[in-house]
Amino acid sequence: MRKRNVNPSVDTRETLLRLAARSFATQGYTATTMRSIADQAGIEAASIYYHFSSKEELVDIVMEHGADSIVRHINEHFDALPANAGADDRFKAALVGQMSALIKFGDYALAHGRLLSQLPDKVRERQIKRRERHQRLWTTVFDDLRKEGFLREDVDIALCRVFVLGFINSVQTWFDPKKGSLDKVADQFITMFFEGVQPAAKRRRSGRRKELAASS
Amino acid sequence: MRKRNVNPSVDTRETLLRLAARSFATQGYTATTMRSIADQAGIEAASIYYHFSSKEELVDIVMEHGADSIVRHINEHFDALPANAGADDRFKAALVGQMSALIKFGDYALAHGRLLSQLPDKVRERQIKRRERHQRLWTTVFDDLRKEGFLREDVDIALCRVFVLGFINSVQTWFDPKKGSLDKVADQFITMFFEGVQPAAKRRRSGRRKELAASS
DNA sequence: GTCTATAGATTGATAGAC
DNA sequence: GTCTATCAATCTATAGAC
Repeated sequence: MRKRNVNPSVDTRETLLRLAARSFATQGYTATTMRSIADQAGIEAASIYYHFSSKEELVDIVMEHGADSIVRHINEHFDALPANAGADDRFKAALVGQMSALIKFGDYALAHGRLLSQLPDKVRERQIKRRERHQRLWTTVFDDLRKEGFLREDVDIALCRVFVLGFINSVQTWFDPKKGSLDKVADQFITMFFEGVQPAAKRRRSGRRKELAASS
Repeated sequence: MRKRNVNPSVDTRETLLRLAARSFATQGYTATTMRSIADQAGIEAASIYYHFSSKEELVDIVMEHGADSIVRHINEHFDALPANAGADDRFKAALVGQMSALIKFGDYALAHGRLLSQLPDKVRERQIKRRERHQRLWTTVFDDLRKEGFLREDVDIALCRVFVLGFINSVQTWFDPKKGSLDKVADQFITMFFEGVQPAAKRRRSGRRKELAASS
């Protein structure tokens, strides 16, 4: 006979975190008040301080969850790969891993992506350190793609990176789980990314009206 | 002899708008206080109310500037095209137009991109209407690309769109005008987008280890 | 664990002098 | 056009009852 809810405060704590994450992500740090979080949880604002010592601690934990969930998801997808996986397989694993973290832990991940500049100094410094794991992870993925010959020599790897990550992070703003799977989106993206969107018939259009490229 | 500074309040007004845009973009709507804006402008908070009737009006004007600068920049780049320009030329014009607006009017454009969910209801509704012009503009660009045969049949146009716009909007977070020109970035992106990043030697790798694609 | 009550600071905004 | 002075509302956080 398993004990259930011996310590119900754990549930309240998680409810508070979830509500806080949503409000932080959509309203911002300052606009999110302890009162509004408490209201949604059905308790008084003062009661929050039994679970968290301050608003700063609350947002710090939310940010930590966001950062962790992304890195953890990516690593889980890495671990599921066979030993002979190529750089392209690890690329897709990282892609799907990060996208599914953004969808599953939407509010935490959104907070992680949007809130940095609004945070109190101490929390922001901690959060910047947490991001470094994530940065290194993607650096390795792209370096391996190049090493194993999946990237043309003339492709700028830094541009490539912002290109891919810009896309991934936009997923939160448009993806609807009811209308499709992340895996299909990832496959379509990978095809576009590696092969381009141009029909074979139009390839290498050469420099028609080159002077246009110089105007700006 | 041209009159100069007959009405110096115009300068103060623009200074306030510029400072407000920066603070709104980085700190968020609620975290930006009338006092902090006034401090940076070297006046008292109460003096702002001579130029703007409320904080809501202030943020509304900032958002309007952001939306307008983007649409205006894109249209200027369209107007510079010759009559025989193709859909690919208009694509690049829109690309460079929006990117240069994001860089030139950074704080206004950032506010426009980040602040929507934090705004008071009335301001948010107005801002959503303003965005429609921008949406229609890009819809036309992508429809024309397809009509004129620049997109493969199997390419999902909606995905294509978030792909491109996700990239463009990420420009603000990494582009450094000292290290390169937007036009070069646009050219590299366009090459990657149409032709893909894969070397010709690796094209059509077929379905090696297809079961990986089904895992999630 | 959650409550009531309240302290202490800060906010958007107004009134009226200059 | 900008100032000083101030108000009412709202914020985070604490103290202590239950």
